[in-house]
Amino acid sequence: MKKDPQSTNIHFAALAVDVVCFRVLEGELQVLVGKVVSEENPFKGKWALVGGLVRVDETAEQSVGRLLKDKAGIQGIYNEQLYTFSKVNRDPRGRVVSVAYIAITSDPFIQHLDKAEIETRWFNIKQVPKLGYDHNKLVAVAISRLKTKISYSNIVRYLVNKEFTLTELHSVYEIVLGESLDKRNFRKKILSTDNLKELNKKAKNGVMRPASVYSFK
Amino acid sequence: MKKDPQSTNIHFAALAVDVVCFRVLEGELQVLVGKVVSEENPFKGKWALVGGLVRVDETAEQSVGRLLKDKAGIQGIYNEQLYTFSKVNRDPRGRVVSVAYIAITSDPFIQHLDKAEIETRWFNIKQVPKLGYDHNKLVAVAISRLKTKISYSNIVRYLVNKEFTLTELHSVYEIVLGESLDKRNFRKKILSTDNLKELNKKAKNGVMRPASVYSFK
DNA sequence: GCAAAAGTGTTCAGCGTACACCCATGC
DNA sequence: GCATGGGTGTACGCTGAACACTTTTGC
Repeated sequence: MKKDPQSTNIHFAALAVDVVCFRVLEGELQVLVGKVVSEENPFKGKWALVGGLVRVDETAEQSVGRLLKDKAGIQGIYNEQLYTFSKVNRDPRGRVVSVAYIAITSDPFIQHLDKAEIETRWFNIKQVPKLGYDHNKLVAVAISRLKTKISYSNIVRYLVNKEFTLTELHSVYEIVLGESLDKRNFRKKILSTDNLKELNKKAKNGVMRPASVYSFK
Repeated sequence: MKKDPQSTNIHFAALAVDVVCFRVLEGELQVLVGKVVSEENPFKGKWALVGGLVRVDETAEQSVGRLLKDKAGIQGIYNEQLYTFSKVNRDPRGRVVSVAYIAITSDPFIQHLDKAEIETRWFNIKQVPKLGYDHNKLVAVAISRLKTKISYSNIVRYLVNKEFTLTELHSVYEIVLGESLDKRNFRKKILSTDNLKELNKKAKNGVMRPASVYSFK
């Protein structure tokens, strides 16, 4: 895992990334955490965000991709920069500044690789345990950003599968925002944005009227 | 100026801050740049944003304060984090990731200290020369953020003096946004926010009706 | 026919936008 | 009295919010 930053840079701060990875599943907004395994890490055995030091030959974005893949076995998902946290004692092993990223996956199963370096787990955001470092703070900032951003951007596209019904999309908004939205107003608004394409399909879910299936353009 | 990051950390990225400092003066939105003086710097003699490496004992915010004070002789002004730039070759001397900050000053004169380490200059944002590193990009992102943020936040308070007339405030909005705003609608909206306090003063500016003076609450 | 979710319109209030004239002052 | 910027109100269209019933299907 993380090398001791102190040993590599005694005068200036070292740089890490930490990833707040979200998904919506089973009616919950969930966040990904991994078990800290490094022997010399005071948080060993505890949960923390997936993260690590940024290498000299990669951008922070590339670092996020590498760490999600190698540590958690998750590949090719959306991410964006959240905020850079630079409190002096946020890492007890030395001076590490962390660039936090939000990542989103809508279909973790097909993207999961066979091997992952660490044990990972998804927590309902309402039941996130105490995490190592300042990671509970990072999660809180990420949730706040996600809530804000779902309202004015098209970021919801990364939270749903490629094809979905309006009811599913409606539900994702409600889960992320934590409040219920009027069905008619929701449908009117989301259709007026012109981001959706209605497919020539119907979703049949047992004993009920089949719903139209949409995708993002 | 900046120490060679390569010499202090060979495996991982080093961390700097760069400050995009704005002011509005004489009908222009201006940005602060400083002359690069370090002998070993390939941009020596060129203009670049005020910045430097983050020390092991300071946060990025504190680093911004220190660099503005020591290098540019500017003290105690508003700043907020903008974005972290991590392209691999953005600094020709080694691997440096930069946390960019926006800073704003409304009254640089009283805040200017006597001594500054480097020669600084304010440029109209429409006439910024080619800067060192990726700093033109940073300036562009900062301007974009400032334009967005003036519309929904109260950040304009840092761009005006403590006391101002509505016409002055109106003018700052127009200068930052680069477009004219209807006078009556502007006044109606800004007064409806309830952020302003009307002072018992009138601003007399020669041959014209004196204007009411306001401050932010 | 009934259970269960899909789908659909109208009304109202608040907000942003467009637009033109009188006011207070110094000279 | 005139030049200069200070200061004010109304009408209209758009958007967000509240609100309830009919439709389609499988059993």
